[in-house]
Amino acid sequence: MAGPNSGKDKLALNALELFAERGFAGTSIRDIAKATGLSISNIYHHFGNKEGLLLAILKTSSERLLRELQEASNQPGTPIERFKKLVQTHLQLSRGLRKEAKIFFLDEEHLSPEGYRANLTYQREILDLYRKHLMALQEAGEVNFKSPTIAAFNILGVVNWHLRWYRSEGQMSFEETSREVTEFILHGIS
Amino acid sequence: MAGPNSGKDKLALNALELFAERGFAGTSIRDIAKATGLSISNIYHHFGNKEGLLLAILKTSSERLLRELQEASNQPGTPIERFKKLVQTHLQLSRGLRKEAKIFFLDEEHLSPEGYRANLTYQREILDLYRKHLMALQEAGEVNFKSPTIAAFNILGVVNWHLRWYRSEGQMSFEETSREVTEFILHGIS
DNA sequence: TTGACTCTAGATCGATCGTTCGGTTAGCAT
DNA sequence: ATGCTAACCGAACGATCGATCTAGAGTCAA
Repeated sequence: MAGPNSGKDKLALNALELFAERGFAGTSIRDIAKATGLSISNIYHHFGNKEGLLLAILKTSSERLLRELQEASNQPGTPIERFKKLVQTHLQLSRGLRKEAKIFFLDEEHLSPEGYRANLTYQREILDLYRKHLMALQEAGEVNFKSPTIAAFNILGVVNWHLRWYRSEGQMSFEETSREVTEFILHGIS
Repeated sequence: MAGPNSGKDKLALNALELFAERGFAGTSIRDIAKATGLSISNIYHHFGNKEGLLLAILKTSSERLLRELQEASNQPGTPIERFKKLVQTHLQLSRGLRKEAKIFFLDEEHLSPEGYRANLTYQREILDLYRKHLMALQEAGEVNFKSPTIAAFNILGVVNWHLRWYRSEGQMSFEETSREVTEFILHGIS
């Protein structure tokens, strides 16, 4: 676990926490500075402005998510095994990266056009990863859907919704929930 | 189509538009008043405060959504037909009520505890409607899942995600998209 | 020792925020 | 006529917003 060793890292970490908790517009740079124990000047020194801070977090988080999903789903196996691994890894990661995943979908409307486009690109990359696997499944003839794009959206809906409703404090264990969600998806495309 | 005939209705209508567009924290009282052509004071006169305005919109929209879903899914037919009707109506309504549906999931964190609870209750009622139909399907033995609750969450994920990505300006027709989404769900639970 | 650069702090800017206040209409019952 | 009430307005409140400016402290190369 590489903890934050610079003021910049600490700012990004606390900002992530607060953005996920209160939203972008609902979090002030003073909140972030106070939570970090630094002055607001640091945010402007390190990130330019408030949106730069969000975009930096967005970039780090989404690149990490994409990388881990790619690694997990590129291991050897049949197309269906690889796809299953992709979904399960996505569910697993979403559990650990609740905060990060949350800001992907939060606050899109408060961004500048460039920031919005960047955010869209990250989400598009995840979508494309799913589409790639779905088309491999389609070629293998093991599935039954017309549009890989729609199927990918449907799957992302299920996976991303999972992190909205699943609470680890609740009665349902993560493993059982994850299995049921995965089966829903696998049945959905076949 | 009953248009707004009072200042109160006009305020709620414009507020809905802006909240859906910019988020709750991103929309100011002055924005709403200016868009309506009325003064700020009216908002406090009619709704108490900013949150009261949001809660009023939330109440109206979610009660209408629930009512229409109940009516659509309570028509005669086999359990599977009724369920299919529920999903399709939900997709159809989400298309027309994009703005309304959006504020359900936006901004939960900016609400007071009471407001948050009210919002949760509305979403829970939709979930329960799905659970009811899913349990009926389970009794009929036509489906294959363990937890109706998880299945209901999965379905809501697919449906609600649909209104995030579907754009009527795009190439895919709504009917074709809707059919594919519905089939994904039907396969998912069987 | 000097100069350049990075990181940090504090004060402060104008703008905007949600909210409150006092006052003005218009309609309607008594 | 008179009083009550809902519906409206404009001005103003204190607080907070994102952002800027000046400046001090630390490091390292020349």
